[in-house]
Amino acid sequence: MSMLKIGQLAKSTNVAVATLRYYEAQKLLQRPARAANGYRLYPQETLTQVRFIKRAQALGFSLQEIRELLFLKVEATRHSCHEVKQVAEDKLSNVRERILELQSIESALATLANKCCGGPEMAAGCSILRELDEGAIK
Amino acid sequence: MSMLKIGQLAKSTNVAVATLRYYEAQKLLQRPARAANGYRLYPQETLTQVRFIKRAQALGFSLQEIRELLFLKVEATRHSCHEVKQVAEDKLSNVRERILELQSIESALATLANKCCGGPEMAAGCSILRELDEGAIK
DNA sequence: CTTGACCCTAATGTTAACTTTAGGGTTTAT
DNA sequence: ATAAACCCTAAAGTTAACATTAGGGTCAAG
Repeated sequence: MSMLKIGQLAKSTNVAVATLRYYEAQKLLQRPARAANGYRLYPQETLTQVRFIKRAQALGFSLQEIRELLFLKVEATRHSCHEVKQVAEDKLSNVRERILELQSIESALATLANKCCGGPEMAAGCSILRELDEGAIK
Repeated sequence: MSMLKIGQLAKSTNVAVATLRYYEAQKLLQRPARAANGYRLYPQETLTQVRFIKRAQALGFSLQEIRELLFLKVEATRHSCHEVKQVAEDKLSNVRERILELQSIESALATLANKCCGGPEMAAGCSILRELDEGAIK
């Protein structure tokens, strides 16, 4: 129950088996232990890692960037606290910018959906670009 | 001064000329007017459109999704307010989810950068994965 | 003891989003 | 009037992030 075969990992993370092997080749997942027959054996921990990758990806991080986030762990043992803190803070301000951008899109969409009466008539006045233009975004 | 040639549009949006033509082929930009010599002539408005595309893309929206957002404008003239409102609200809840995810990554990173003393010693205790594992993200 | 569901590697194929190339006109500055 | 800097189309090439295929072992159930 402790170790997972690749198919189990795939099923519980909803990621294809081939994708997991691909992540391994791309160094996003460490090479797992192998059973006597050559099968990959993953610890439970890997579940979290894979889910993290998928979520980060849905947020627009490339595998490259995700690798950098994950390397904060590995590198932590080899680099100074100062360096790690620097990387973390870079990513942090990056994330904060994204949040602000998303929030301005959010408010534009909200205004739009709000203005929109929702009735059966033609909706000539509804435009997300107009909402974004009119001050919602700088 | 009113109409832009493709090179000017490219320069002021920091997008390659070929990319602008690609967006046109992909229906992300309407086909612009042409000068007598066949050159594309863009109205100022296009600046906003291109910048919107680029920002949305940086947030992890695919060109497909961006097209849908932009079509809220075009479609508005052809569809009922009800339909437009529906699309807007779908996108809205999508955007709100993304914001929540980003915020949990934000707080994980902030905690990490905070705990990290920032000093010159080895940072074995700093692990973004640990933070992410420990409930910062569901 | 075989059939179906797994697992393996290595290689090739696919899709999105571009970029580059080829081949050719146009405009602008000298 | 010619070189440098633009513009055009059509087509082929590139990269990231997978998915699929080929060819082959492994294991649990009946």
